Amino acid sequence: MTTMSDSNDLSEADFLATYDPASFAGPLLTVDAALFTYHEGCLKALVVKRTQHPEQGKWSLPGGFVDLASDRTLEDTVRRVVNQKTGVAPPYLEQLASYGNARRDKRGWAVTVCYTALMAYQDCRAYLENAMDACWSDVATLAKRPLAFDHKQLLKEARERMRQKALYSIVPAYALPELFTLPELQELHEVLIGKPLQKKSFRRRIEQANLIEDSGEKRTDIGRPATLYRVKSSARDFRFVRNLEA
Amino acid sequence: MTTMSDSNDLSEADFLATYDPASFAGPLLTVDAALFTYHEGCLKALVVKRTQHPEQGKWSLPGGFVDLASDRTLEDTVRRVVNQKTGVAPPYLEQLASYGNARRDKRGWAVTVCYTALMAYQDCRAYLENAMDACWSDVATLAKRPLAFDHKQLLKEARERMRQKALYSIVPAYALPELFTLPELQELHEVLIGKPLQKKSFRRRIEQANLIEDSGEKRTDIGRPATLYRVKSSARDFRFVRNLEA
DNA sequence: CGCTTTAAGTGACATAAAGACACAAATAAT
DNA sequence: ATTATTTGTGTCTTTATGTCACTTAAAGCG
Repeated sequence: MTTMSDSNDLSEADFLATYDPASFAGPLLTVDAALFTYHEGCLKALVVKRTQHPEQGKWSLPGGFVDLASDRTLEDTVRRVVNQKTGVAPPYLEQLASYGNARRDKRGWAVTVCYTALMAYQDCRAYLENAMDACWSDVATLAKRPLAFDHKQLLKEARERMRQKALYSIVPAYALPELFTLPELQELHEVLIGKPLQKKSFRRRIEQANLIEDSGEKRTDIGRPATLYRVKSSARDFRFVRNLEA
Repeated sequence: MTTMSDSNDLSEADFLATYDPASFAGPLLTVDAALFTYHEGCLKALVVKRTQHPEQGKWSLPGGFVDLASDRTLEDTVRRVVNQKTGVAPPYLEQLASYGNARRDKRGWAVTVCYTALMAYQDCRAYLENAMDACWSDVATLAKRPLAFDHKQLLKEARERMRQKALYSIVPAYALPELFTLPELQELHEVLIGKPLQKKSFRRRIEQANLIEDSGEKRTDIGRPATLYRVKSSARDFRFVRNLEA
């Protein structure tokens, strides 16, 4: 590498040897998760009570700081935080967006990298029954109540992204148990989209795209037994060319 | 707020009074921009030569640290950085994603919040001609050459998002001058998507969605004069219900 | 047992938007 | 005027969803 007119004549090795990360004060960085599930006709999100200042005692999305020693990636951080609260690893996890400004945290300039995650209600039910500080809460209700920091906004945007996904994918299926019926999945999509869908359209596109597989089992409540399906892994990234009517 | 069983009995005010942001060392945080434009049949991205360690001398995406004093939001930061390099504010700016892990920066655990931006080639042409350390570079060529840090990956993902946008929106129009012709816009979409499009389909959907307005002017090279259009502001967030064939 | 109720799942036609492609329109050059 | 060239349109085809009636498979009950 040629010497530059710039004042910096150190080699990179020398630069790094004398570089002190703590000498440069940047914004506070956290990682949060909007974790959704579906139970008894309601879309629910996991909220945890803050035990520490600031915003002590308020409900918030699960989140935390990067552990520089044990986390190797941002996804490690969010998985660790979610696992801490639910005891399990969510089957669907995707980055939503980052939010950063000087005002959202009283401690100062703060940035959060927010993820959206989905999991089955049953998968952490037992774990949550023993927890005092974390619970599933109806998303429609949460939208009207205060949350710590700007978490109400994060939740709103995560909710809106899930609505979009319901229009052009079957990603919401990851909020259901491993085995689920098509009427269940359609009901979830209807809740997300906020309007009823045509049974035929809904089923046809899923069948054509080959996104689920028949488990062989059936479930009967009343009426004709419903086939239990499993999402194929290809469903995670699949996108219909045409959206359902919004 | 009631006293909690937790050891922390301070009031929030007391907590904040004694809180020192510098005492907690978090990851390094930067903001980068994948800034695209379109010129002479090529999609181009702005790259800048690094004048400082680490990765001194290598090409990189424009980026920088949050200025805790002057930046109030992450968008302020990216606008400041882009303005520094181009002299103008891009007409389209959207957050892409954040990338964070222990290895991407030799200084240690580092996170970047990456934005995608679009602007007209002409709008900063003069400014760039006087700059030594920044220039537009063909994206297809860049994809084969090394860039600093993980910027090649950021660029690739920003490029892929632009491809998606070309399939269901006319956001790419912001990479053109304020007045542009439909053949120009279609050509840009074809470059982004990587295959020719049906003229009729392309024009029909744009007309039906009412996304552009006739400027009244025309431009003639050879052949029939082409109408010059302007994007309406509604085009920024518009999404066709059906994608063009991929 | 057969009838009713209920919910799951399908058949078939209507509708909407994109694909394909020929053709008309407007300008410049000769 | 005629031709070359590019912009812009008419129209038929194709594809996927919308709509909705109808069939199927179970449970409960007289």
